[in-house]
Amino acid sequence: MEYDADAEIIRDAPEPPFQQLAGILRTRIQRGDWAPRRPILSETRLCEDYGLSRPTVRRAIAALVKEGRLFVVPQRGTYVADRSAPASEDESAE
Amino acid sequence: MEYDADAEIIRDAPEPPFQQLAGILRTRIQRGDWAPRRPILSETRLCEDYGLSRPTVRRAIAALVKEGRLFVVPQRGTYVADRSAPASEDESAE
Amino acid sequence: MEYDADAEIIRDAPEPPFQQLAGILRTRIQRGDWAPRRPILSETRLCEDYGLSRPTVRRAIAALVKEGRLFVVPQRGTYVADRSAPASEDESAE
Amino acid sequence: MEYDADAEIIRDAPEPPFQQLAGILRTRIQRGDWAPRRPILSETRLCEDYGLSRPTVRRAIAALVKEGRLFVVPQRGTYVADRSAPASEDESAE
DNA sequence: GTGGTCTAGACCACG
DNA sequence: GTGGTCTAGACCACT
Repeated sequence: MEYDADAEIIRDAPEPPFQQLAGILRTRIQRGDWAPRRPILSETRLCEDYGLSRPTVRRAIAALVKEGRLFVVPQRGTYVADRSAPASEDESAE
Repeated sequence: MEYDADAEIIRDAPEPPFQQLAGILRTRIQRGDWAPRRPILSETRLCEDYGLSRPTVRRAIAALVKEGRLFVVPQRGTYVADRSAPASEDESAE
Repeated sequence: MEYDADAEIIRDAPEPPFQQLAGILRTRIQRGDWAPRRPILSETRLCEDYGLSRPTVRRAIAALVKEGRLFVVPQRGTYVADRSAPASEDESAE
Repeated sequence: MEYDADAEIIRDAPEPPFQQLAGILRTRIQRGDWAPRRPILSETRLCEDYGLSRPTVRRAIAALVKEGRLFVVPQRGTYVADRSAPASEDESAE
């Protein structure tokens, strides 16, 4: 499923919030909101912007890390991977 | 990770500035910018050239000293070690 | 040098603030302000109570950890060691 | 020989400048310009205030350290000793 | 001029 | 909320 880069989180949608956020971020990365090897928004900032809790935000990030689109540097930040659109994987399935 | 000898410091990068500087200096030493037992640039000069603060520059130097590529003579300067390319080690560890 | 458990930090003193704080905490631990295996004040709290910055507080804690009087549990807190008064050591050395 | 606390350095006096400065500082310490365990002026500042070179200033300080009136903390500063007027010693002779 | 030391503050991931 | 990390700048003695 695709997501609009400027979509908002819909609480009672069929997809859980963390999946919606992952979809939004995936689109924003592909759109080029952040260049490879550059930091995306901090977890705190994502919480504020999308009205989500920390665990939810972390779950979305974890999904994108698993897909190879992001990588986390401990105590420093979350960055866009060099090859931001790796081989297609189970993006919607989980 | 390798660094170009003429690279500039990128604030936003996943690697912190002190690590980038260490990488640049490591490359410049191997390239032969300074002969063994000859002083490299002063800490003050490195601050100016790379737009960094003293502590950041000192941290980079400390890493190269630990690797055996440089040695510091208190109140006199920082020098290239005789054997400037010792066995590879964990260059990212602090 | 000994420190009063209720002493304040003196900026101008020959001993740097981080050393003064280490001395104060050392005295408070020996006095029994906190029981073994119980947390001392958080770093943030110590900053407020003594008017110091985080790095200064952390440096004092690091000294006491090195002495075996405290131990740090990452992301959880700083605790008094079981045997809170180990053999005397070089308390001024860093 | 005693010196006025507000005296200036006289180049062609019988006493060399470093001795004159030592005398002035001795008087200022006894007068209480700086409390015990508090820093006096930095070497750089003394150079400026009295129009002397660094070696000259350092020689004056060394004399007062030898007398037990001052003590130097490496890389930190020069401080007034706790007992600022110890047993009389060879103050003018050298 | 050099390197040495210390304090400061902001940002982060993490539980 | 916690501790972890990093950069910044001022001041010092010293050669």
